[in-house]
Amino acid sequence: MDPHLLRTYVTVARLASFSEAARALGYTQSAVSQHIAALETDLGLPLLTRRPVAPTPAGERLLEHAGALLLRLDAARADLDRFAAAPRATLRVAASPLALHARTLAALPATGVTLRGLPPEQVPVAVVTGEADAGLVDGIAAPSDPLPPPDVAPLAATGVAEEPLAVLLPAGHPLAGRAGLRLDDLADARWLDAPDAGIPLDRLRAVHGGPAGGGFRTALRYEGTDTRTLLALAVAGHGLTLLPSPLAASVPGAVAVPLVAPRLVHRTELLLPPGVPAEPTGPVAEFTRRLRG
Amino acid sequence: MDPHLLRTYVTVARLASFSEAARALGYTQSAVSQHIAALETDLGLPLLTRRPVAPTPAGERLLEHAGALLLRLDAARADLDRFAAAPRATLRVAASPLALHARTLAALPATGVTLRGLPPEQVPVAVVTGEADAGLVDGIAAPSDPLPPPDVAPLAATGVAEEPLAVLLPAGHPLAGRAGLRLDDLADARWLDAPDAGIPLDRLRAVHGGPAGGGFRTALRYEGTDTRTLLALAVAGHGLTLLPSPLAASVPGAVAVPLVAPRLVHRTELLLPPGVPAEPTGPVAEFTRRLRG
DNA sequence: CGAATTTACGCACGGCGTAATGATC
DNA sequence: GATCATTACGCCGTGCGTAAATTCG
Repeated sequence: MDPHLLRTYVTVARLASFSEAARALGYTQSAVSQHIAALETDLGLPLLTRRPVAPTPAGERLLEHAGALLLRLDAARADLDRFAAAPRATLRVAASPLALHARTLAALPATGVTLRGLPPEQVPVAVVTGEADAGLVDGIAAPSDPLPPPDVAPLAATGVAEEPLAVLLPAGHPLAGRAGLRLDDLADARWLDAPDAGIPLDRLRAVHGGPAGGGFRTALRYEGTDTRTLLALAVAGHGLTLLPSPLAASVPGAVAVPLVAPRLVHRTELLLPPGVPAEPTGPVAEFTRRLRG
Repeated sequence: MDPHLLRTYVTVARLASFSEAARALGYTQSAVSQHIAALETDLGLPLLTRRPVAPTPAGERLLEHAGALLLRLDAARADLDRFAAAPRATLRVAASPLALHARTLAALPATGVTLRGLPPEQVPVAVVTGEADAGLVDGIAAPSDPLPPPDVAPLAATGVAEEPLAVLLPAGHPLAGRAGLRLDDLADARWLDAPDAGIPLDRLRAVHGGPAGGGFRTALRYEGTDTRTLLALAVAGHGLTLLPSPLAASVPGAVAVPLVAPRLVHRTELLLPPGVPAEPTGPVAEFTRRLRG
């Protein structure tokens, strides 16, 4: 279970080919073959079928473990590297689309910022691997409740903003006249699922906690990270979506109806690598101070 | 960052000696020295001071990462091993002291059981590393809320019992006459902290959520796992402790006063390795069926 | 001076590449 | 028959142990 072998294994599984993986990793086919053989011998199980190359059930399991392991390994290295590294002059922020709004944008220093837009689930990864100095993620939760922490390596999360939620309806929608909506009333409706741009339906089902996570069927799934597209899809009637009220209210051609029950908010959190709690100066410190202050 | 090196590193740190670690691992002192040197060179940081041997700040950090990494590595191996292993005839259960009560004991098969008593925090580890086939942990939570999942590798948790909570007071205690107590009223009292036998005070502070986790000062800390000792300490007036009501009510020489606010229960959960969801037969299946059914 | 870590050095094994073999569509 | 994975085999480098040197209490 050498990490090198695991890395080779996940690459082979991802590319579904020994030769491709060899090229990607800078090995020969032979070496890759030996890696896989070593793993299979060690574990006493076949991990991949050949022709076509695909993970066996046991291989699927190993994939989950290997992914988490390699990520944690990178995280550890990044964390230790921070100890030695000189404080950097530039601030690299990873942020999910809806985590960027007036409050957070205002806190960005005027200069020397690299802002990388990522799907929400990738933001913690970027912070933990040291690709970003800070992260901004959004999600839904009960008021003043934290978002569910990602199960990647430890991260310090601080809430920096909470806004009410609203359902975005195309003008003329039967429910568009309502003063407020309850989530229960919408469980049977058709929804947009935009896990990378908006709020994943899974999260909705989780907080709804209804009958074994049922309901909230997907009308259309959008896999990009462009919020404007998401809004346009909602306006065009491709499905419902939940948004922070201020944003929802600003969409022309649509009506934003407040969500009144259950009591949920759109929450934005600042993610920082743990430890080194208060480096006194530098762009990271300035950014966090302006967000928290 | 080879796992072998990490394993050597944590051993050296734990034993505070290169030579001891070498003996423990079956290496020579020389090899251990080379391992540590390799790690320090790789990371570009000193990890240990010599004479005395103790982790530097960076080394402390690496210890946290390394522990989690090595645990996940063992977990992955154990998980994959389960795929190949024949279903076992004997059931090995790891349980925290307060997780063992009428309900859970009744579910144990009449024969072929190995029951290992462990501190609550060790139970998930035992399950995840395959040292136990199932785990029983206890803790406090809001009614029908799950316990906070341990951040070790994935585990399937099912609630199997919830009981009301009571404060155990020595007979003659000023509050012993009360019909019910509120946690707020007790935040300034002196408590027993028995994280391995009872409910850790940290958890109490966490669910209380009061002013930055203050209050609940420790009068006496008991580090064993013997519940009888914990009860005796409470009876002898060494501090307050929170217990499941049925247990608290059965203690001679003490009074059990129900906890009325906040609404909390003592919850017991069954922990199982994930995946292989429903193996149809065998002692594990029987045990889980009797617990859930 | 003694205990314990570091460095020097040699050898053995592991792991990669080249090249030949084998399997599968 | 072509493509792709496996096996055979030789070489290089890593990593261990033995043993000498060094450091620190």
